[in-house]
Amino acid sequence: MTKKLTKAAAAKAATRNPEAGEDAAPMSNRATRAAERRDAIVAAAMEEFIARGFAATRLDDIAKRAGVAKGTIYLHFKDKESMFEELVRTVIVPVVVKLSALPPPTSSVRDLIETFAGNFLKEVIGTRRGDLVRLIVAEGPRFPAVADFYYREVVSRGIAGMRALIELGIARGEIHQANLARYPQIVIAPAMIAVIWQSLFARHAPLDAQDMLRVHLDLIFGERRTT
Amino acid sequence: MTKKLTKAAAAKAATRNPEAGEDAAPMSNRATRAAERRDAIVAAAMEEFIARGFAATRLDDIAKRAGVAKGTIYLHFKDKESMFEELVRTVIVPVVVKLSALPPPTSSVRDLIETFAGNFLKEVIGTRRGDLVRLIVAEGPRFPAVADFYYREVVSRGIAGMRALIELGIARGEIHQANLARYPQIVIAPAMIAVIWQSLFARHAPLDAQDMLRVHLDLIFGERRTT
DNA sequence: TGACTATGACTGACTAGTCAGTCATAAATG
DNA sequence: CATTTATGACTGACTAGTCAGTCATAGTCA
Repeated sequence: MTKKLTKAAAAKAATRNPEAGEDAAPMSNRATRAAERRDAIVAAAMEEFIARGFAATRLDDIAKRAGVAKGTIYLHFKDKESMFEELVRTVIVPVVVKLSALPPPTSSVRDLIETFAGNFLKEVIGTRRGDLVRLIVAEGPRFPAVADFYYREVVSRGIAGMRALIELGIARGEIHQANLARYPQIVIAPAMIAVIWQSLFARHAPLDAQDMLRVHLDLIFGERRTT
Repeated sequence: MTKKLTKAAAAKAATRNPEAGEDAAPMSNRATRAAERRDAIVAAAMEEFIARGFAATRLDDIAKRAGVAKGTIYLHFKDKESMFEELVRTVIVPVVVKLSALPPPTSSVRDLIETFAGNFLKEVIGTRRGDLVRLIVAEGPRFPAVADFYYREVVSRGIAGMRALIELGIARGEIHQANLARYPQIVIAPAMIAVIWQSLFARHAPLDAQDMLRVHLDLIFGERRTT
């Protein structure tokens, strides 16, 4: 029983790091193909979970979409629930890494935040990742493990990072409202709303997220005079 | 087949309007009890759906919680799906009505919005209604009927109303950023984030929604000097 | 008013179908 | 050939929806 879980974890580890000993050696064919299959399953599972939610998603459908037999899924994941949890980790982590890479802090705080917003726009809003965020909001209460992970890895870091930027902005005189540092959520809120809007209401009323975020930054920093 | 649906609708109508002819006449015991049962089912269903999501909710559990046999549910609702849809309507409509009642427009735009935010805080944020909003975000994509209804009755009205207020604020010189009227979402966003935050992260990091909304209004209107 | 009948709200055991997870077998690999 | 990996038919638990039967209440009549 526990053996299988261990094996799944090992397979996952192999995906990113083919055995500590051989270091940079190329992965064996087997490991490569196993990793490819795992990725296919993760991709298929993401599509299905996003489209139907956790409970209504059938493993048969995931298997079919991934071009794999159902049993194969159980070679990589303990069960449906932990597949969902690992899926979230697998997809979220690279995004966080990407978005955490801030540009040189030589520019103005506004430019820093604007760059971040641009990346967020490109990497999340209106993409499958955005749908995944909506899915986390949807399933979070039923998956404390997911909600905890998301809070720890994404939300708390995002809030902390944004707070640091706001404080820098205040110190430099770019931001005039000191209280803003107490609620970084206010700065992030429109971006989150854009994510949800695209998932739910885009077909009723399309939203120009980029333009909206610019207006929001104008509100925080004051309107741009010259570039 | 269609008869049953009609009957359910009739029972529902009877809840609020006991037969057009007799006007103010008291409802018969039967109709009263039927209405009470329907309400009990709606309340039970809301709890269960919020806790488990649509797909994972068992009608047996709803019945048990409502103190009713499973068959009774089908006297009031066509099936699980339309029960969910009617539930959303039943719960949302009164809230919209309540929140639509604006105070006399003699006060400043800031006061108008602040009053609205206060009501929203009391009626939605941190309540079962707030959880329901999260549920709509969660299930919306799988229930176009629900998403459409919510967009039509809540979102589009809210956006339009807020836009009117913003334009008034601009005209009166209370709001300086004219572009804000193009994205009323920006004004509403923190309130929505507060709703979601309470559902998902309150136990990780409690959020003083009221204070946050005040800070946000300070950002839009400039900080308060005197009252 | 009291007795008798008609109504339809309510019940819950039951059916038919679904789907997560298993495992005996087969294929691939080295 | 031995071992690892993959398959998909199968099982058993679970649940949406049904329906024949019950019974409290409304209606009728003497």
